[in-house]
Amino acid sequence: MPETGNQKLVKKINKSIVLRMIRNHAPISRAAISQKAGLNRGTVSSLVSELLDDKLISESGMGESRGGRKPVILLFNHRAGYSIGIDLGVNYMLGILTDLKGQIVEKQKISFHQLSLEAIIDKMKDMIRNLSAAAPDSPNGIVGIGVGVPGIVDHDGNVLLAPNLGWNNVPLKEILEREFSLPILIENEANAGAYGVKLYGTEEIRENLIYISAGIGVGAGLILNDSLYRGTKGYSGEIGHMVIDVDGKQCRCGRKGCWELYASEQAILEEARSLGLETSKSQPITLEQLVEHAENGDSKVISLFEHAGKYLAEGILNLVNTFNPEQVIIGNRLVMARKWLEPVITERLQAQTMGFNQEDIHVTYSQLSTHASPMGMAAFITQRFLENGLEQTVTN
Amino acid sequence: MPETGNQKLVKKINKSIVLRMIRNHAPISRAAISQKAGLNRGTVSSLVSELLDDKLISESGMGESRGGRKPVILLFNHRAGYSIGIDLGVNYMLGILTDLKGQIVEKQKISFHQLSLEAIIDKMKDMIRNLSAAAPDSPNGIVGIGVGVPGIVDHDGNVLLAPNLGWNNVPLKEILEREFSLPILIENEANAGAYGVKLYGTEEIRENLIYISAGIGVGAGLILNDSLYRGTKGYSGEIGHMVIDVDGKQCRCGRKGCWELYASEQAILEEARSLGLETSKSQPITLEQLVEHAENGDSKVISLFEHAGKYLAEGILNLVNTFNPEQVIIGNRLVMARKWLEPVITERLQAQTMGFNQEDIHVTYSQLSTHASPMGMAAFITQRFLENGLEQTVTN
DNA sequence: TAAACTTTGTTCATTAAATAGACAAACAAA
DNA sequence: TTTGTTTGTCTATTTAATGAACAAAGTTTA
Repeated sequence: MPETGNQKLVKKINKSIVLRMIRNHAPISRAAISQKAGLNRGTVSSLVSELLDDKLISESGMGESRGGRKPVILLFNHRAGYSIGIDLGVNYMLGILTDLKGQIVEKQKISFHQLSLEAIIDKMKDMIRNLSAAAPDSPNGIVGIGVGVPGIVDHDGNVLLAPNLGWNNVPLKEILEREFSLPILIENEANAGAYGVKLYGTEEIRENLIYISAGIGVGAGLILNDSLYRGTKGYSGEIGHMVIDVDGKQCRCGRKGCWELYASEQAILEEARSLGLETSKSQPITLEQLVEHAENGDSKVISLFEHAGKYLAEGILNLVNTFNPEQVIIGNRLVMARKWLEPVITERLQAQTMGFNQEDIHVTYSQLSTHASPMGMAAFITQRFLENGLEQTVTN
Repeated sequence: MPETGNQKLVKKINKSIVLRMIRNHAPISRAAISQKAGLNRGTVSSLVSELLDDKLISESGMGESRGGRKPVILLFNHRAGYSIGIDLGVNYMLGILTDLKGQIVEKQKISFHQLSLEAIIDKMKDMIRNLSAAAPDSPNGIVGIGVGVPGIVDHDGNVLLAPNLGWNNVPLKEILEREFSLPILIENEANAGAYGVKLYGTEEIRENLIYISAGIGVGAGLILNDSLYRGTKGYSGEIGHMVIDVDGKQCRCGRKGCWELYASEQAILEEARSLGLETSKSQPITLEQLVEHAENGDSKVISLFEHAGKYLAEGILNLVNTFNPEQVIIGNRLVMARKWLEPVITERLQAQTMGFNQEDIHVTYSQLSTHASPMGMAAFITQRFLENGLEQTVTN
């Protein structure tokens, strides 16, 4: 059954417009909102007064006048509640607490190796409790928890598959809901990252963007027509298994020449291993160490990065031809090696000389670096809270 | 400025719901609409009476009763207007006239070779005039014209690039608007096809589908979240230039190993040529002739098709991993060779054994075959007419 | 300094459209 | 014939936006 039109819907739409106006353009007066949004002054007045009751906004003295009564300044009350975003990696967990504006208030990170499902869940619960405790007093408290996961998540918050974690059908949302009686949101980590850079990236906001999460594997988050595209069952963005070399290396997915066999952290580390690059204690080498070697001018390592960059570029070009996005953002751990990846990528992008697309494509590297994913999750939660809040206000 | 909520919007939404209900579920009564849509009986009554005034629907006697007053049957008046859809190919032009239900009333096709821009436009105008003349009398007459073009179309109906036609920056919409004072819509041919199969394909409707237009080149139309994705500048779906073999053949786009070098009509014809397959008059061979040869058991030709099928499948798998759609539909001219393509494609799709996706993917071959594109264009026009019509009704 | 004009924000009567409920008409089953 | 059901219309009510009036609080001009 489709949502029918009625007065409630009208009010929800308008209240949402007013709130968005204040969020994006504060400090702003009632009169200015009325003008910008095309809403009647009376309508704005009454909606603003409701938002004040909800504690979502606040008044803040008088503004400047240009020949008339001074306007009352309205501000978004970004401390009306706090949101928790967690990025679960393969061997780390990063959690942040943000206010409603997305500003980070508290941050925690832990590392681990090969932990069991139960152990990871326990650590996650601990982290959530710690972050909750760090939240200042506020009218709404913690408004929800969002978790980004390196795997396939369905629409009900079940982690169907996270190969690098060894997870299979984990009802993560349910588990957390049982522990914390708060709204919970589980998303694929690349989707979370895409949302994060869309909202908080320094670049101007664009309608269509691709966030490439180049970490252990390669994933992509797609913002299309201004909203996150999740695919039918959440499988979208399994782009690491796009074939770019039909007769290439065998992948465990059954095909040959998958992208992530050439352009991921794992691919680089394996190459490094086959070159005999190890730490003194014959432990597997890490990306951090490789970056250090490259900094010291190790040409073997540098060409390793350049090789990966070339393949990264090929995949990006494929995506650009498919989506014609305004922006491509490369994020996650490989950004560490940006210095050596970027020249190769830029060069390959020029290779497609057919004229279309390339001139308007902005390829950037995430400023948020490893924070894109948790910030995106926190933003999801915030967004949902603000939207739902608008419906519930009781009119007197 | 965002669209604000007000009574007009509410009415537009509800009227659109009622009309859609009648379009999709006719014959249907007012009472049934009220129930299904969750709208009040009075609301439905009044909106239905407006739609009757608009001539968009009609009453048609009494239905069966199950122990009460007999319901009045409502029907969609699919002859309230007619829509023109044109598919401009590289060496043919196909035009159809449909009623508002999408049923084909008149059809015209012409072939040509290497015509100038002006000559093509003239032929198009002729075709439009002929189709218009063939439309029966109706309250609204011709409600608009839609043209599908094998190239890149921007949001203003300019054909930016159509390499196979030799077109460059042709303001097609403007040209047609000047000639016919009717709503005009120009779209990429694959986008049009995607819309066509979404609406009129025999399969049940799905939210996310990919329409692969395998013709001279390879294009794709993407229906995501139930609506057509056009990309930032209309460049989307230039998927023929997705690289599937990084060290493969050189493409004129500047990259190597592009998909359409292996899986298009052009690719097949070129292979055929290099095998020495020509017609008696040493003219270039056509796809139709190749299909005939294959029918006669020519193993060389059959393996040609199978080779193309293999590469078609690789590209499709890439798209499936990227989009996780519910359905993939293969359309346009290569469907002629379905008999030899299908087994190879089906087999390759099994190859990805990682478990995700494959079980729920429905790969089908367009029933509309070469009609998908013009039918999609006509449907676009119809859709737009029906949506806009709802706003304009004057209330008494 | 007073008068004139501007801008802001609130209030109130009006209007549009959905809704609940009443009601008559039309029908089937008991 | 009676009873109960379904349909479609009509009316009073409710919700929320709108236009206009207005007071308050400014700035600019004479």
